[in-house]
Amino acid sequence: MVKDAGALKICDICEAFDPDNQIVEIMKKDSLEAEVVYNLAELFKTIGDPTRIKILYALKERELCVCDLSELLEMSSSAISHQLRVLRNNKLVKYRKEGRSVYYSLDDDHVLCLFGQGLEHVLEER
Amino acid sequence: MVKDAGALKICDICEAFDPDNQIVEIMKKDSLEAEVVYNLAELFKTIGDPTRIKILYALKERELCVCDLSELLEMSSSAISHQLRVLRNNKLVKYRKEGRSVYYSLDDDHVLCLFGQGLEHVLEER
DNA sequence: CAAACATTTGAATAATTGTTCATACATAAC
DNA sequence: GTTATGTATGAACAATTATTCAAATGTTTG
Repeated sequence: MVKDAGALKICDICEAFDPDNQIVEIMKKDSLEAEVVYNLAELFKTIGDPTRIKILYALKERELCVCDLSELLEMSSSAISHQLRVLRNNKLVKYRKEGRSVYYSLDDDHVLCLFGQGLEHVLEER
Repeated sequence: MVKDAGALKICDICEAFDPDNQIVEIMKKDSLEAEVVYNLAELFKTIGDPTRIKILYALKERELCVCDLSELLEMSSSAISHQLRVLRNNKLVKYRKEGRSVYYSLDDDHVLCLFGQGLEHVLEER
């Protein structure tokens, strides 16, 4: 039943960010390890929430403390803190304590790349 | 309270896929439109499920019908069909009817790019 | 026509999740 | 020390979601 077809084509991003072709090799495989699937799902699930998207987007240029985000998104600092924990657990943000404030910032630039790709897709559906 | 910091840096992918700088312009903005945030969240939420990741990954090279996927993932065709509907609604897969079978394939290559980026992030946390 | 097959759909259930509220903790100011 | 402030946490609730089951649709074959 299973049909065969053209070869895998991975977009430029992987080559740009993946000098030793690690990602490309994984993508070539017929199936993914269960753990990789699980971790990928966790990552995308984490980004797949409006509040967390707003938080990540707000952090794209400057670090912000919980109460900054609380004011910016007009939500309780408890709600923000809960969401920051999810982002922390998935290594999407890092934090720095200063006095009684805790400043959060993006852990790396992957998120912005993912946003860019996501926007590509979202804007295409019109 | 809000601190200022360095300028926005968008990764190569946007430039590669975004000749008219549409994405770059959006990313430069301080905040995203509510609708864009919502759509982005829906997209990532859709990809953020193990079953759907496996489906998308299985479709990366060849189109497959529901029962192919059912056998491959060892799940009921009903469960697969439900998940394919979610993927269809979010324009991640397209389908083609042939006889009594329905063949699904990836709608575009954005998903593979997102996977590549996601893998980057997932593999970095070790 | 009937029977077999592939897929879809709707209802039901269990599981997960986001927010709120109350409370706890840590740090700074008095 | 006490009080105020910023943040984190746990329990509770409502809302969403993935899968199962049963039934329905549509297509092919006899």
